[in-house]
Amino acid sequence: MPVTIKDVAALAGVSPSTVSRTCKDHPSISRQTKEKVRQAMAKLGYEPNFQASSLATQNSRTVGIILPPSEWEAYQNPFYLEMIRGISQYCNQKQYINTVITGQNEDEILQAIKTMARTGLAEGFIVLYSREQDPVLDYLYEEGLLYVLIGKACRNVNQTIYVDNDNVLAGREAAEYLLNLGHVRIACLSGDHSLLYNHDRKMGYMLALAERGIPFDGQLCVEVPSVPEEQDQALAALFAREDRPTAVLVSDDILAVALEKACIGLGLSIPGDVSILSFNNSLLARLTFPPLTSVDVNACQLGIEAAAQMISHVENPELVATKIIVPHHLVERESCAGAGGFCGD
Amino acid sequence: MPVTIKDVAALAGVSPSTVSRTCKDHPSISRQTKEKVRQAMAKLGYEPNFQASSLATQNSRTVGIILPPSEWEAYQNPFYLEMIRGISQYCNQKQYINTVITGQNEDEILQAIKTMARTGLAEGFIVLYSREQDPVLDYLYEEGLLYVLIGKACRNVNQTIYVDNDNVLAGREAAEYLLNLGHVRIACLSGDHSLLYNHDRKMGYMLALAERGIPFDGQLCVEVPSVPEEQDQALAALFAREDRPTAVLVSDDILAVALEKACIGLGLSIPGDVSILSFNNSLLARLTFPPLTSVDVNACQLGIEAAAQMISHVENPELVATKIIVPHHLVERESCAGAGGFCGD
DNA sequence: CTGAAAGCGCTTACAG
DNA sequence: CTGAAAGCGCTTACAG
Repeated sequence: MPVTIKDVAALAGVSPSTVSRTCKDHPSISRQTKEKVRQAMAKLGYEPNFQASSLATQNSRTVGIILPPSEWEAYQNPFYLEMIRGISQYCNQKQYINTVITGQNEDEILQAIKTMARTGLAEGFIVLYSREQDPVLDYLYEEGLLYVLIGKACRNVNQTIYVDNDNVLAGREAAEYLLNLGHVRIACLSGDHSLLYNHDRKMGYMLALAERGIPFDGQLCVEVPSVPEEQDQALAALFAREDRPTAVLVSDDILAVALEKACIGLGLSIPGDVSILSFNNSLLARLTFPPLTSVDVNACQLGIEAAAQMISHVENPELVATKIIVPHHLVERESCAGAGGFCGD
Repeated sequence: MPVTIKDVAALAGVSPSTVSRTCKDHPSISRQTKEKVRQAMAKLGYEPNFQASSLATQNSRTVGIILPPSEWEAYQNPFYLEMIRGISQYCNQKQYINTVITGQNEDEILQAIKTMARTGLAEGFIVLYSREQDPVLDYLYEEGLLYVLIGKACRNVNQTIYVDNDNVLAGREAAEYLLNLGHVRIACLSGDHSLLYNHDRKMGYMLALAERGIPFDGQLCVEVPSVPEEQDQALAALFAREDRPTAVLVSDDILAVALEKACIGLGLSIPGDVSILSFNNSLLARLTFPPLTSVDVNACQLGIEAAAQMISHVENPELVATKIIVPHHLVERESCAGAGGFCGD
């Protein structure tokens, strides 16, 4: 069953070297012999052995995909699957393989990375999350391993390759959208700020308000821990004040669902009493009631670009660290209305 | 930087063969030399090269993970990530690597599988979904490739290794739970029935009703296509009849969220007017309002067992096709109430 | 333009 | 109990 380069060489009446060279379309091989060899390859269904060529070229053609520790709540975000899909798609096409690395916590992940790096298994790593002071990122950097980050780099910015959305801009545009609907008391609800995108989106929100001369009100900004149980109070508190917000910018669909839940609990209708604008545009955004207006960040594209950067750096080590910005776009649904509220009670 | 077996051999004053053998704790090597070699390995931080050992043993130690085509709606289910996590965890630990395979549609996936199989890249494939008449599954079977299926096999049952929940039992227990709450008109809402677990859960539901002597009412069973837009009518129709159901069994959390949405639209309160019991117990189940009582199917464990089966079959080809059943358990939250309804309007 | 040869870093019968 | 040697299937200077 396993047909090797020798079989092809024999059938075509050339040496293995020649077969190898026509596989990579080496210019020195004549058109005629290439043709002969290709026919032999086709007839035998030859495909070069991956391991052997890895060994010979000293390129394992595999990239590690690092998921956040599974103990993080955010872990279950469909977002990650989308990025994996993008990476996988690009890798499949370039004949690279990807291996996902997970662990309960950072130690387990570090352990896995270490052995992969030492066994020469992975050429580099794509990290699916970006956080301040992340031990995994620090390790990668210190060891001089190749990695690309999805999300903005925080340390060693100049030396790290990353692909990200312009989250400040996204946050700003989202806030402007609400502003344009006439909202003034706009709250900002976000997850863990050590995750950079949460932070950036809030910055954008602040910029947009500042630009309109709306004073910043810290009490309107709540950062919630990841455990849902504990969120309820924080969310309720947001609406407890007299001049409660009429709109909320939420950093993720999952959180937005939790917010919708809180609103229902408080008897607030959406978008009648409060408008909700969220990010990531996952399946959830379409399914909840009301369907969420959400900023799509093109997660799959983030994955594709990350894989593309990875592979081009593997193959051209002299390349310098680039930064890629993937566009976002707002998808309008039914969770936002004018400030007056026209579905109100 | 790359320390090889020769370096270790040199330092320990033995031959490479001996180093190789002590790596695998071969019994014929004396305790003393093993000790010597281990010290040398530790000092140099030696880790055998993955590609080289793959090539020599003719075992690539990599397993392909096949996701459903991304054009399926179900694709975004966090469920898949959980299974990937389980697989990845087990593989990492056994020093195997996993590569995820995706594609827009089945053709793209088939293409990727073909080249992986021919390049000797993957020893086998774990298929994350099980469907009637699936071309991917058929291909795998016909080519005699090693694969394990997560979900029940439909064709070639005796020859396929699979790991699954007992979905019939799960459906039955779930229905019994509602029955025990006093519900009689229980609807069953499920996704695409060509996905076997949807079918099985419904079978369980039918069994439970039959056992209580409740006549089966086909109109209470709705199978929805995956596109949310089209679901709304089907869901609304369920509640349009005079003797509307007081409880519904839903085959997945995502669908349950859509159902909650429909109920709100119809002015039905949960669980006051209708109880909802769903499956999969994803993050969603906790976040929506009200939080969903849901059957947890241990997705991560499904992944772990699948990987374990895969690896043991790679290493022992004579093994016969086993079937593994992973347990489920019901997680009670707030979406189910007694048939009378005590939160009603 | 093409081939013989050495090499990638392991493994494993075969000798001893 | 240990080592020399051949081999896994490719690649790529080096000759010609």
